[in-house]
Amino acid sequence: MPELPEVETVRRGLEAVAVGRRVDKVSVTGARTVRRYGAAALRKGLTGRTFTAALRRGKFMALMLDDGAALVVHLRMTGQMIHVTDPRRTPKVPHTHVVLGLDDGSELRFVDPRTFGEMFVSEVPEGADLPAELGALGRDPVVDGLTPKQLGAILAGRKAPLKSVLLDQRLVAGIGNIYADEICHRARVRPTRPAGSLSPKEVAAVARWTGKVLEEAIAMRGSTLRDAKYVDVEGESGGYQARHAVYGRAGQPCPRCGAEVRRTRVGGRSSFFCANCQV
DNA sequence: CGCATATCCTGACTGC
DNA sequence: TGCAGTCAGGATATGC
Repeated sequence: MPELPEVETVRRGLEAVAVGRRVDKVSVTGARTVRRYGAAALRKGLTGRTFTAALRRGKFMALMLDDGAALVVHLRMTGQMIHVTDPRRTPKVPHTHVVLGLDDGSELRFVDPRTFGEMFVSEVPEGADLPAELGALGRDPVVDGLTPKQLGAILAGRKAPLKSVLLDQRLVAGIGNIYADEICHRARVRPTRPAGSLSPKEVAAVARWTGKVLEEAIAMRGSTLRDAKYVDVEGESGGYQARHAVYGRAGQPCPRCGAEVRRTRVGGRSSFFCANCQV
Protein backbone atom coordinates (compact mmCIF):
# COMPACT_ATOMS: atom_id res chain seq x y z
CA MET A 1 0.00 0.00 0.00
CA PRO A 2 1.45 3.34 -0.88
CA GLU A 3 3.01 4.90 2.18
CA LEU A 4 5.70 7.58 2.36
CA PRO A 5 8.46 5.64 0.52
CA GLU A 6 6.14 4.54 -2.28
CA VAL A 7 4.62 8.00 -2.70
CA GLU A 8 8.11 9.53 -2.70
CA THR A 9 9.12 7.11 -5.47
CA VAL A 10 6.06 8.12 -7.52
CA ARG A 11 6.80 11.79 -6.81
CA ARG A 12 10.32 11.43 -8.17
CA GLY A 13 8.94 9.72 -11.25
CA LEU A 14 6.43 12.52 -11.79
CA GLU A 15 9.16 15.09 -11.29
CA ALA A 16 11.05 13.44 -14.14
CA VAL A 17 8.19 13.03 -16.61
CA ALA A 18 5.67 15.78 -15.80
CA VAL A 19 7.54 18.85 -14.57
CA GLY A 20 7.93 21.26 -17.48
CA ARG A 21 5.05 19.61 -19.35
CA ARG A 22 1.79 21.35 -20.15
CA VAL A 23 -1.57 19.61 -19.72
CA ASP A 24 -3.40 19.63 -23.06
CA LYS A 25 -6.30 17.33 -22.27
CA VAL A 26 -8.09 16.15 -19.14
CA SER A 27 -10.39 13.14 -19.31
CA VAL A 28 -12.36 12.05 -16.26
CA THR A 29 -14.28 8.78 -16.36
CA GLY A 30 -14.34 7.98 -12.66
CA ALA A 31 -16.43 10.44 -10.67
CA ARG A 32 -15.34 9.09 -7.29
CA THR A 33 -11.70 9.98 -7.95
CA VAL A 34 -12.63 13.67 -8.30
CA ARG A 35 -15.33 13.61 -5.60
CA ARG A 36 -13.91 16.53 -3.63
CA TYR A 37 -14.43 19.30 -6.21
CA GLY A 38 -15.73 17.49 -9.30
CA ALA A 39 -14.61 16.79 -12.85
CA ALA A 40 -15.31 20.25 -14.27
CA ALA A 41 -13.10 21.88 -11.64
CA LEU A 42 -10.29 19.45 -12.42
CA ARG A 43 -10.54 20.15 -16.16
CA LYS A 44 -10.72 23.88 -15.62
CA GLY A 45 -7.83 23.90 -13.20
CA LEU A 46 -5.48 21.78 -15.30
CA THR A 47 -6.14 22.42 -18.98
CA GLY A 48 -3.43 24.63 -20.45
CA ARG A 49 -1.41 24.71 -17.23
CA THR A 50 2.23 23.61 -16.93
CA PHE A 51 3.65 21.60 -14.03
CA THR A 52 6.46 23.49 -12.32
CA ALA A 53 7.40 21.18 -9.44
CA ALA A 54 6.45 17.92 -7.74
CA LEU A 55 6.20 18.09 -3.95
CA ARG A 56 5.15 15.60 -1.32
CA ARG A 57 3.99 15.80 2.24
CA GLY A 58 3.11 12.58 3.99
CA LYS A 59 1.21 10.47 1.50
CA PHE A 60 -0.04 13.46 -0.49
CA MET A 61 1.60 14.65 -3.68
CA ALA A 62 1.23 18.23 -4.89
CA LEU A 63 2.10 18.90 -8.52
CA MET A 64 2.57 22.64 -8.66
CA LEU A 65 1.06 24.56 -11.56
CA ASP A 66 2.27 27.72 -13.30
CA ASP A 67 -0.73 29.74 -12.10
CA GLY A 68 -0.06 29.22 -8.41
CA ALA A 69 -2.45 26.32 -7.88
CA ALA A 70 -1.53 22.66 -7.42
CA LEU A 71 -2.81 19.28 -8.50
CA VAL A 72 -3.16 17.24 -5.33
CA VAL A 73 -3.00 13.46 -5.68
CA HIS A 74 -3.54 10.81 -3.01
CA LEU A 75 -3.17 7.14 -3.97
CA ARG A 76 -4.77 5.76 -0.81
CA MET A 77 -4.85 1.94 -1.01
CA THR A 78 -4.72 1.02 -4.65
CA GLY A 79 -4.10 4.18 -6.64
CA GLN A 80 -1.44 4.28 -9.33
CA MET A 81 -0.09 7.15 -11.41
CA ILE A 82 1.17 5.58 -14.61
CA HIS A 83 3.15 7.45 -17.26
CA VAL A 84 2.35 6.19 -20.75
CA THR A 85 4.71 7.34 -23.48
CA ASP A 86 2.78 5.78 -26.36
CA PRO A 87 -0.92 6.17 -25.53
CA ARG A 88 -2.22 4.99 -28.90
CA ARG A 89 -0.53 1.63 -28.51
CA THR A 90 -1.16 1.25 -24.78
CA PRO A 91 -4.68 0.04 -23.96
CA LYS A 92 -6.27 1.52 -20.87
CA VAL A 93 -6.32 -0.99 -18.05
CA PRO A 94 -9.58 -1.42 -16.10
CA HIS A 95 -10.23 1.18 -13.38
CA THR A 96 -8.49 4.00 -15.24
CA HIS A 97 -10.39 7.00 -13.87
CA VAL A 98 -8.47 10.08 -14.98
CA VAL A 99 -6.18 10.63 -17.96
CA LEU A 100 -4.04 13.75 -18.40
CA GLY A 101 -2.73 14.29 -21.93
CA LEU A 102 0.62 16.11 -21.85
CA ASP A 103 2.19 18.34 -24.51
CA ASP A 104 4.84 15.76 -25.42
CA GLY A 105 2.14 13.28 -26.47
CA SER A 106 2.47 11.17 -23.35
CA GLU A 107 -0.25 10.55 -20.77
CA LEU A 108 -0.53 10.36 -17.03
CA ARG A 109 -3.16 7.77 -16.14
CA PHE A 110 -4.69 7.48 -12.69
CA VAL A 111 -5.69 3.87 -12.08
CA ASP A 112 -7.45 2.87 -8.86
CA PRO A 113 -9.57 -0.30 -8.47
CA ARG A 114 -10.93 0.54 -5.04
CA THR A 115 -11.50 4.22 -5.79
CA PHE A 116 -10.29 5.39 -2.38
CA GLY A 117 -7.71 7.61 -4.05
CA GLU A 118 -8.44 11.14 -5.14
CA MET A 119 -7.29 14.07 -7.26
CA PHE A 120 -8.19 17.73 -7.10
CA VAL A 121 -6.83 21.14 -8.00
CA SER A 122 -6.50 23.70 -5.26
CA GLU A 123 -5.01 27.16 -4.85
CA VAL A 124 -1.85 27.54 -2.81
CA PRO A 125 -2.52 30.34 -0.32
CA GLU A 126 -0.22 33.38 -0.31
CA GLY A 127 2.80 32.63 1.82
CA ALA A 128 2.10 28.89 1.97
CA ASP A 129 3.93 26.21 0.02
CA LEU A 130 1.04 23.73 -0.20
CA PRO A 131 -2.75 23.86 -0.64
CA ALA A 132 -4.82 24.37 2.50
CA GLU A 133 -6.26 20.83 2.32
CA LEU A 134 -2.86 19.52 3.38
CA GLY A 135 -2.56 21.92 6.29
CA ALA A 136 -3.56 19.49 9.03
CA LEU A 137 -0.72 17.08 8.30
CA GLY A 138 1.91 16.55 10.96
CA ARG A 139 5.67 16.53 10.47
CA ASP A 140 6.94 14.56 7.51
CA PRO A 141 9.92 12.59 8.88
CA VAL A 142 11.78 12.81 5.56
CA VAL A 143 10.90 16.35 4.45
CA ASP A 144 10.85 17.99 7.90
CA GLY A 145 12.88 15.53 9.97
CA LEU A 146 11.79 14.00 13.26
CA THR A 147 14.12 14.43 16.23
CA PRO A 148 13.78 12.44 19.47
CA LYS A 149 12.70 15.65 21.18
CA GLN A 150 9.96 16.29 18.63
CA LEU A 151 8.74 12.70 18.76
CA GLY A 152 8.83 12.81 22.55
CA ALA A 153 6.51 15.80 22.55
CA ILE A 154 4.12 13.97 20.22
CA LEU A 155 4.03 10.79 22.32
CA ALA A 156 4.01 12.38 25.77
CA GLY A 157 0.98 11.62 27.92
CA ARG A 158 -0.81 9.52 25.32
CA LYS A 159 -2.38 6.26 26.32
CA ALA A 160 -3.07 5.19 22.75
CA PRO A 161 -0.80 2.45 21.36
CA LEU A 162 2.49 3.72 19.92
CA LYS A 163 1.50 2.38 16.52
CA SER A 164 -1.80 4.28 16.48
CA VAL A 165 0.09 7.51 17.13
CA LEU A 166 2.60 6.75 14.37
CA LEU A 167 -0.32 6.14 12.00
CA ASP A 168 -2.10 9.40 12.87
CA GLN A 169 -1.32 11.67 9.92
CA ARG A 170 -2.08 14.79 11.97
CA LEU A 171 0.81 13.90 14.29
CA VAL A 172 3.33 12.29 11.93
CA ALA A 173 2.70 12.34 8.18
CA GLY A 174 3.54 9.45 5.87
CA ILE A 175 3.73 6.30 7.99
CA GLY A 176 1.25 3.51 7.19
CA ASN A 177 0.61 0.01 8.48
CA ILE A 178 3.70 -1.63 6.98
CA TYR A 179 6.33 0.89 8.02
CA ALA A 180 4.82 1.41 11.47
CA ASP A 181 5.44 -2.28 12.22
CA GLU A 182 8.92 -2.25 10.69
CA ILE A 183 9.90 0.88 12.63
CA CYS A 184 8.66 -0.59 15.93
CA HIS A 185 10.62 -3.77 15.26
CA ARG A 186 13.86 -1.95 14.52
CA ALA A 187 13.38 0.16 17.63
CA ARG A 188 12.68 -3.01 19.70
CA VAL A 189 9.41 -1.57 20.99
CA ARG A 190 6.05 -3.32 20.74
CA PRO A 191 3.44 -1.49 18.66
CA THR A 192 0.91 -2.03 21.46
CA ARG A 193 2.87 -0.03 24.05
CA PRO A 194 1.03 3.04 25.33
CA ALA A 195 2.73 5.89 23.48
CA GLY A 196 3.40 7.85 26.64
CA SER A 197 5.09 4.90 28.37
CA LEU A 198 8.25 4.89 26.25
CA SER A 199 11.52 5.72 27.98
CA PRO A 200 13.62 8.56 26.52
CA LYS A 201 15.93 5.90 25.05
CA GLU A 202 13.02 4.14 23.39
CA VAL A 203 11.66 7.40 22.03
CA ALA A 204 15.08 8.15 20.56
CA ALA A 205 15.24 4.69 19.00
CA VAL A 206 11.81 5.08 17.39
CA ALA A 207 12.72 8.54 16.07
CA ARG A 208 16.03 7.33 14.68
CA TRP A 209 14.59 4.20 13.06
CA THR A 210 11.67 6.10 11.61
CA GLY A 211 14.11 8.10 9.52
CA LYS A 212 16.36 5.15 8.71
CA VAL A 213 13.60 2.73 7.71
CA LEU A 214 11.87 5.30 5.51
CA GLU A 215 15.13 6.37 3.83
CA GLU A 216 16.14 2.76 3.27
CA ALA A 217 12.74 1.97 1.76
CA ILE A 218 12.93 5.02 -0.52
CA ALA A 219 16.36 3.85 -1.69
CA MET A 220 14.75 0.52 -2.62
CA ARG A 221 11.80 2.24 -4.31
CA GLY A 222 9.22 1.17 -1.73
CA SER A 223 7.42 -2.08 -0.97
CA THR A 224 5.24 -4.01 -3.38
CA LEU A 225 3.16 -6.74 -1.73
CA ARG A 226 1.82 -9.85 -3.39
CA ASP A 227 -1.21 -8.04 -4.78
CA ALA A 228 1.22 -5.71 -6.65
CA LYS A 229 -0.98 -2.72 -5.97
CA TYR A 230 1.97 -0.41 -5.66
CA VAL A 231 4.02 0.39 -8.76
CA ASP A 232 5.95 3.50 -9.76
CA VAL A 233 5.12 5.74 -12.76
CA GLU A 234 6.90 3.26 -15.03
CA GLY A 235 4.78 0.40 -13.68
CA GLU A 236 7.76 -1.12 -11.84
CA SER A 237 7.48 -2.80 -8.43
CA GLY A 238 9.51 -1.78 -5.39
CA GLY A 239 12.10 -3.91 -3.63
CA TYR A 240 11.83 -3.15 0.07
CA GLN A 241 9.39 -6.01 0.77
CA ALA A 242 12.45 -8.29 0.80
CA ARG A 243 13.67 -6.38 3.87
CA HIS A 244 10.44 -6.63 5.87
CA ALA A 245 11.37 -8.14 9.22
CA VAL A 246 7.86 -8.57 10.64
CA TYR A 247 5.12 -7.19 8.36
CA GLY A 248 3.12 -10.08 6.87
CA ARG A 249 5.52 -12.61 8.43
CA ALA A 250 3.38 -14.20 11.18
CA GLY A 251 4.73 -17.62 12.13
CA GLN A 252 8.10 -17.01 10.47
CA PRO A 253 11.31 -16.42 12.43
CA CYS A 254 12.30 -12.93 13.50
CA PRO A 255 15.41 -12.08 11.45
CA ARG A 256 17.06 -10.61 14.54
CA CYS A 257 16.47 -13.28 17.19
CA GLY A 258 14.80 -16.22 15.49
CA ALA A 259 11.68 -16.22 17.64
CA GLU A 260 8.34 -16.61 15.89
CA VAL A 261 6.79 -13.39 14.58
CA ARG A 262 3.33 -12.88 16.05
CA ARG A 263 0.24 -11.22 14.71
CA THR A 264 -2.17 -9.09 16.68
CA ARG A 265 -4.54 -6.18 16.14
CA VAL A 266 -3.75 -2.60 17.06
CA GLY A 267 -6.35 0.09 16.48
CA GLY A 268 -8.20 -2.30 14.18
CA ARG A 269 -5.11 -2.91 12.03
CA SER A 270 -3.23 -6.15 11.52
CA SER A 271 0.04 -5.80 13.33
CA PHE A 272 3.16 -7.93 13.44
CA PHE A 273 5.89 -8.00 16.07
CA CYS A 274 8.47 -10.20 17.74
CA ALA A 275 7.45 -10.91 21.33
CA ASN A 276 11.04 -11.86 22.18
CA CYS A 277 13.05 -8.84 21.09
CA GLN A 278 10.38 -6.14 21.15
CA VAL A 279 9.56 -5.02 24.68
C1' DC B 1 -10.87 15.49 24.86
C1' DG B 2 -8.94 11.20 23.69
C1' DC B 3 -9.36 7.05 21.87
C1' DA B 4 -12.05 3.34 19.35
C1' DT B 5 -14.77 1.85 15.65
C1' DA B 6 -17.44 1.95 11.15
C1' DT B 7 -17.25 3.28 6.47
C1' DC B 8 -15.97 3.61 1.62
C1' DC B 9 -14.42 -0.26 -2.34
C1' DT B 10 -12.66 -4.32 -5.23
C1' DG B 11 -9.93 -8.27 -5.59
C1' DA B 12 -7.26 -11.90 -3.50
C1' DC B 13 -7.47 -15.40 -0.65
C1' DT B 14 -9.69 -19.07 2.66
C1' DG B 15 -12.40 -22.79 3.74
C1' DC B 16 -16.22 -25.75 3.19
C1' DT C 1 -14.19 -27.03 -8.54
C1' DG C 2 -17.06 -23.40 -7.09
C1' DC C 3 -18.70 -20.08 -4.36
C1' DA C 4 -19.77 -17.46 -0.15
C1' DG C 5 -17.36 -15.23 3.31
C1' DT C 6 -13.31 -12.73 5.10
C1' DC C 7 -9.70 -9.60 4.87
C1' DA C 8 -6.78 -5.81 3.26
C1' DG C 9 -6.28 -0.55 4.90
C1' DG C 10 -5.95 5.62 4.47
C1' DA C 11 -8.56 9.01 5.86
C1' DT C 12 -12.71 10.63 7.83
C1' DA C 13 -17.09 10.56 10.26
C1' DT C 14 -19.22 9.13 14.17
C1' DG C 15 -19.60 6.94 18.82
C1' DC C 16 -18.44 6.33 23.67
